Amino acid sequence: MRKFKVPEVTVGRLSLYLRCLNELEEEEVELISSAELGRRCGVNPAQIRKDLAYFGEFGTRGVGYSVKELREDIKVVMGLNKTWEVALVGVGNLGTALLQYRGFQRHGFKLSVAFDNSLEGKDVPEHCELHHSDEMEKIIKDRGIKLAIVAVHYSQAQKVAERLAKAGIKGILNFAPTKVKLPKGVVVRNVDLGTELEILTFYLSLRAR
Amino acid sequence: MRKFKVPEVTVGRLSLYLRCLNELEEEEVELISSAELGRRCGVNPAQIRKDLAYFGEFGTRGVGYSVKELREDIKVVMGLNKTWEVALVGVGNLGTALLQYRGFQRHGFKLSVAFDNSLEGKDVPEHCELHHSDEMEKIIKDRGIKLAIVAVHYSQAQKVAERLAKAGIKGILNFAPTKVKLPKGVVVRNVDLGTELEILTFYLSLRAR
DNA sequence: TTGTTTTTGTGAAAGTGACCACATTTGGGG
DNA sequence: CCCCAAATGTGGTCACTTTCACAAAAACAA
Repeated sequence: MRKFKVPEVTVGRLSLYLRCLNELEEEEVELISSAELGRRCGVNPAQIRKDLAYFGEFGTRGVGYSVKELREDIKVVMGLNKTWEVALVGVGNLGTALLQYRGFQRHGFKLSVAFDNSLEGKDVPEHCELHHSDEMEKIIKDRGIKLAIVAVHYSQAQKVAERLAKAGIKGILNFAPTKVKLPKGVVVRNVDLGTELEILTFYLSLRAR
Repeated sequence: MRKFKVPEVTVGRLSLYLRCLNELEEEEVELISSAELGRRCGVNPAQIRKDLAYFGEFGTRGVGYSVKELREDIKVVMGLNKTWEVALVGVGNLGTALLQYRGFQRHGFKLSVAFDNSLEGKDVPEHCELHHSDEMEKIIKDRGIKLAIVAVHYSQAQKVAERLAKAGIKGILNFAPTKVKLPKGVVVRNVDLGTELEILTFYLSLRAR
């Protein structure tokens, strides 16, 4: 394995470029320069070229990038040339919403199974199975699921994450307001909606001084 | 107004410290050192002291920080010593979930009004009013609401954001998968759930090489 | 009072990411 | 075939963050 060291911000931007390229393909644009792409998604053109340079040379000097090809290339780089099965743990308010959320499908993710401690009164969409948390390890192992979304109460998040890791999950998206920590080998991303709002109020009250 | 220039990452960490301090207060811990706080929330102690130094001197050398006082101080710095009213635009799947989500209240936010183009079949909690988008500008202005969450389709997000800005909104949390851009004077944070998952798959497939 | 321990606050160093500027390559037109 | 315009890929630099390391301050004990 070649030892890549790609900044996380770069990876995030790749996702941004990809979305932009999808739109361009819908508009039947065939070629795009870093300048134009940068204008579209609000990123410095040099930045775009540097980001892409981590993974190879995708453009043609004097011409630009083929929308179709660059789109495919980024998909491969990001591992999006396949469908990923995702397990959801915690079917509360937020969990239920995430199950309904169409955005994931659009990106090629399949939220195919959900777990909770109580199955009473849970409403899950058709395409998704609901199971008791006790079966979590078994089902995840059997199906070889590698991605999980954690939407449980923060007091349980760390424990749930550890169980998931033991069951073979390699990537966790954590919505519980606790920074979940796991041994490397599992990638964790923490999304904290409270913090997001707090960052806003910080800048608002800063301005009010 | 003093010209503060505080890195965004610092602001995010303040929110993290605050959560940790809340827990400490529940545990009735009265004093905490940057070393211990750092251990708890996974941040380098020097980093914590630097972050706090942007806003003043809150500790006592040789002793540490008073949990109670530091908690209050950070709250003031972040503008969290009051309740913020928040408007939600877009009562679809995600929007509905956010309305139900208790996390915001816990942080001192009040999602008191929601807007959508159609009011049919929308289910909002008791504490929240539902109005047609046509009334958005008027209601936001009348009540002096400064914060908004955008959870509309990405094709409408930019336009909605501009309307909000014109109505007096100063901070926007955007969940639509488009980078919303506004003239400065309005702070925008983009939360993209699709991108979050894609960052995970990137590292997973990187590792699989 | 003085010495010792503890822990903060901060200047300096190291590390990381963003951007500029240009050499290089490509495509096209005369 | 040669020259020009266009746009990439990249070395170098600037700016910003993180971390280190230590002096300054506080508390306490002798």
